[in-house]
Amino acid sequence: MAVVDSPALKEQILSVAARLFVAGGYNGFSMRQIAEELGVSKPALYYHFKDKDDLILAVLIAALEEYNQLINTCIVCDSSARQRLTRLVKSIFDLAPEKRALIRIAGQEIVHLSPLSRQTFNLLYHEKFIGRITQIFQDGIQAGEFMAVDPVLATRIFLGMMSPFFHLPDGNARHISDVTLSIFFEGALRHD
Amino acid sequence: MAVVDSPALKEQILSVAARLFVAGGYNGFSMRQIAEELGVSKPALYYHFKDKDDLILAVLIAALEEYNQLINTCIVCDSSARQRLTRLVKSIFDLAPEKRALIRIAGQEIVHLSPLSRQTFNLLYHEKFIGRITQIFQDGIQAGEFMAVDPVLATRIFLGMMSPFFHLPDGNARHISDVTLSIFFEGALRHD
DNA sequence: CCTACCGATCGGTAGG
DNA sequence: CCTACCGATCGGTAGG
Repeated sequence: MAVVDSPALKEQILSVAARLFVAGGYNGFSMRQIAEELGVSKPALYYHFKDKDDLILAVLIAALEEYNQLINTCIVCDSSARQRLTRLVKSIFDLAPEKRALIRIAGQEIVHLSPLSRQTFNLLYHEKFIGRITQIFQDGIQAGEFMAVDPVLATRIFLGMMSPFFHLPDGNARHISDVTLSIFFEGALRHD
Repeated sequence: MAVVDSPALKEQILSVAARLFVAGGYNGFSMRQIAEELGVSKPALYYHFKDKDDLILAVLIAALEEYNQLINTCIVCDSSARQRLTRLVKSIFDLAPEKRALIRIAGQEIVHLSPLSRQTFNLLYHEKFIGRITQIFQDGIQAGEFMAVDPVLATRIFLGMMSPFFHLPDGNARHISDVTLSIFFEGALRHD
């Protein structure tokens, strides 16, 4: 007589939560909204996730795992730092807009998470994402490819440049990423 | 016997609202919090501002006016686009951290404003801020200073690079802004 | 996984 | 008719 467990529901909750979180931030949506969109009761959400904090942390961890895979691919496929970063940007632009926006919004919304969740996120954010990119810069500097700037700073600047485009519907993403990468690598000044 | 009007209160409300808005976003603070911090009643806030939406719009407009003044100074003091942008970045880093953060957070939080307030903000955001910077790029491109990229795109990339640093306590802001500007103008690649 | 609820707090407004 | 508020409470919704 056990109710049939739907393994799909947990994934559906994560998907709807990700979309609503991106659209409105942590305090900009309610657990009721998710339940209503999925046609389930609110306590059904609490069966799969301890609380709102836990649900959003799961959304963020899933996104970080995906970005981590993207970076793995870049490191395997390319050898130079420039090629790796170029591939990374293009593969990020190929993600669903909601996935792109997540990484941009996360940093701003973690203040609404519990201290423990914040700590967990920060750890994984470094391990799965920025730390990996910093390593690419480190390698590129050692290979004489980049100027000798602090790789941590270079990473922040690099991600900052990309961040405005992490929430676009974006028809001409290809052109935008080309220009952005060109300015980052070669500068905006006209060459003499 | 008329109660002495405190013209300071309205400014105090704006100041506290700006800080709480920066810290937690539109839905991350309450009108009660503002009232309690200032030791006044909540209706006292509603005497000065129609509602929460109106209060935050006023916070954003004040910030845009300040940025507009900053840009005026840059255009008056310098002639080349590179010098103007350099001065702008340095003057932004000289602002109180809360003022810096406002411009970064605004774009993310306007979804929580009423359609009318959003429209008002977007208009002023373009007129007082990004439109002015775009004009600087336009002039720089026409003067042959910058490569011939879309000045609107250049503005977004430029502001994006700066955005990660718009919320730092920031001891070595000087060094950070130098490196960031250097990469933007001359690129991250090692010159041969 | 549901119905049925709770303590609290939200933005906003009543009369005085 | 104005200002600068107060104590109390409105209808709704938050997480649980």
